[in-house]
Amino acid sequence: MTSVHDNFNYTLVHTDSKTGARAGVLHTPHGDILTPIFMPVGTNSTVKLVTNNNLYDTGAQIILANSYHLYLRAGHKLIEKFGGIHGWMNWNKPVLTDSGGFQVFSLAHLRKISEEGVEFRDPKDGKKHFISPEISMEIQQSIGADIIMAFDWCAPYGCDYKTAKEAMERTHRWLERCVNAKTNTNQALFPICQGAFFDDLREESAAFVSQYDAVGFAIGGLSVGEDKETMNHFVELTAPLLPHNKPRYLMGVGTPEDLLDGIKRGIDMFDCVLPTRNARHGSFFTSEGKEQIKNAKFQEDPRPLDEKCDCYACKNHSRAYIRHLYKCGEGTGQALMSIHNIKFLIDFSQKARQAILEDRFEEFYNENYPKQSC
RNA sequence: UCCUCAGUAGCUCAAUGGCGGAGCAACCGGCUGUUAACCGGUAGGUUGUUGGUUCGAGUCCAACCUGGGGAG
Repeated sequence: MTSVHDNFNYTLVHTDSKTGARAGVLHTPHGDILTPIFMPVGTNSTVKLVTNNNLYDTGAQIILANSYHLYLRAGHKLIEKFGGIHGWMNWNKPVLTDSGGFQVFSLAHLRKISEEGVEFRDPKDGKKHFISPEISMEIQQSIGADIIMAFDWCAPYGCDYKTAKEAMERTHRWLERCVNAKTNTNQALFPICQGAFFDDLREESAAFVSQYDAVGFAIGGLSVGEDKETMNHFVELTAPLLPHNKPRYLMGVGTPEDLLDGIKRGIDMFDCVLPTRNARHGSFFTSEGKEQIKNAKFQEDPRPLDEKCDCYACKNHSRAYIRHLYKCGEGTGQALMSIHNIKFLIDFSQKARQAILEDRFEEFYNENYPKQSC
């Protein structure tokens, strides 16, 4: 049987009997993704400070890039000439590009929104650029990621009902335009559920996007400043309303704690800048919770970042040495910690997957949550 | 030996004779579809020493101590 998604397929392998946790496999043109999965972020077609060989070693199964930033530099047409994102950065596993929708939120002071699309100013030179759903699709198709995202309007945290409804409804109209503009069948377009922090809008949005015959679905607009309890509420409300036989992607999340909470509620895919950004800023994940490498207590610590980790940094270097690199401003320290934090989160997602397959996710959650939430 | 310049937080330096500050370093925290190797907080002082002038001295005066430069 053929469909518009010849090159994609999702198999839901097992659902945990006590929670909503799911283990699955997402097949893409560049390989399989074992879900739940954490996806490292490489906005400018590189995961900051991490070379591809190191990235492969972390077990990364799919990485993100950002179509808005790549449109500004180096330009999607140039990337297309190099064989798309895979040829451009010489990465042979799956890639997902964000549409630029998040920049509607993160660059709020530099853009103007209309029904037609969004006018952005380049943060670096102030030059104006117009992105519409159609243009976002054109950019993302040139870049050529396996998974591309709908161009959405991510409303700010704390916005009123009227704004939230307007952003959601426009996001829905823009989704229709993205679907109509998309021509490449070798890419999967994920719709994005919005609705801010209003139950009825979230329900309406989940129902709306679920009408589409998509490979997978995303939940956007969360983790934008709300507390954990609020985020969990909206994940719990929304995830079950999305097609159960399709992967669910919680955008921009998160911490080890967030992964546990998301997986428990039926999320299959996560991405976050946190492991790499925090690594550059000196904090690292351990199986006992997060730590700050610059703290004086690590000055003479001979142990690896995490004694249960087998990443390149942990196999080769001590906390004392890596701390020294930070104190000296040596970027190698940041590179080592980026590798560690990425591998930690990917391993964490895959350990959760194993627990789901063995139908013991609840135990996995209860064992790890206290350590990762303080 | 003489002349000269300087001495303020760990470091580099601010502060009309009128509440001694900043940057860096130290210590700690934050970061969630990357405008971020960033942002924030805390601590840190007998202003070289001893006298003097003054209502009031980091600041003016004297001596001494330490260091830089110069002369012999």
